[in-house]
Amino acid sequence: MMKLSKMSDYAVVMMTLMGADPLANHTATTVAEKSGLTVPTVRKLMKMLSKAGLLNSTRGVNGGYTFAKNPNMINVSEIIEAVDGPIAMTTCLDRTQTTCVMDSHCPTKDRWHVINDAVRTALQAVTLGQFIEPTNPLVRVEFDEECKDNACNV
Amino acid sequence: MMKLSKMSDYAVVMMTLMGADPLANHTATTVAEKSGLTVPTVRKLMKMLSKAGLLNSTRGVNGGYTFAKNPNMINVSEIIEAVDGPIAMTTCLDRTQTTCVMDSHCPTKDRWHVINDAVRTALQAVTLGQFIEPTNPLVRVEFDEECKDNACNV
DNA sequence: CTATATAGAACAAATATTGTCCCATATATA
DNA sequence: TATATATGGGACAATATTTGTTCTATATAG
Repeated sequence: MMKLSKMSDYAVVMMTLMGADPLANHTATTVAEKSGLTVPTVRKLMKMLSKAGLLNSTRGVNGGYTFAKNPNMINVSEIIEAVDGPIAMTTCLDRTQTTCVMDSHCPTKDRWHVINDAVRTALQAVTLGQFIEPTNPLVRVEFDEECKDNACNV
Repeated sequence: MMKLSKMSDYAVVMMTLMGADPLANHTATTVAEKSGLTVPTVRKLMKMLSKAGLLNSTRGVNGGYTFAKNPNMINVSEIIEAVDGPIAMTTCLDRTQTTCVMDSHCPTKDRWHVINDAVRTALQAVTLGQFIEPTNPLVRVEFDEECKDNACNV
């Protein structure tokens, strides 16, 4: 059904919940509680989001995750790609794959990238901030205000 | 990876190959030969495309499939939906599904339809004709010329 | 030194997709 | 009318993918 994976769906939900308090330090445990997802699953996703550079992580006691950038500067495409890898509508656009039944005499090969780009653009156009705002319209203001005098790499 | 299903990918390939001869009668067997896909798979897909109203079918000897409309009037979204069902990025947008872990307290529910629409729009913007044209620039002309005096419901 | 928290990798279970097969129905032709 | 050919519909096993969990390693505050 051309569906987003559950994992990236979860990731967007998690990020949205975290975004309600965009400056806080979030642990896998607290996010699991807020979201209703299990701790192991949240842990797995947090790692991915951190690895992708969307979250900063701190290990050890009092460790956890903070936003690496302003939620308004994070788009949905970034979250999805962090979890599911590059958006590739067809196997031939996925560089990690090599095999294709049709291979060279495939008549559609060249046209897919147009669609692929269109989908990616659509996903890039929506920011995490837009997901958060209905819940908390002050997110952006909060984040930017606080960060003026701090080390946030907005 | 937010990927198209193989089936709908195959369907686009098949339709593209058929589009090289847009007025001809195509059987599952001939399309299987041209595409390199197996006959049972092609049969299954042809049925779906026919049921969706993209192809007209004729049973019995000399039966087969013809385009139900001008390939330029068929968009990629139609082909995908014929095979995979409605484009629903998340489970909560899929009306055939009911269960969702988060259900009512899901913070992202309302925003997804924006993205969903954007993706659908992107897929609607590309026509089958655009897939065919690099192979055969005359498709549109051929189809329309022939249909002027015929029963084609263009 | 201990408790807490993330990093990374490997794995079993659950789910979804694929590909195939069967039988029913329609139709042109001998 | 009998036969060969073609699609229609549904069921199914095999396969692939995704999901969710668990384990061990590493980092750090107190």
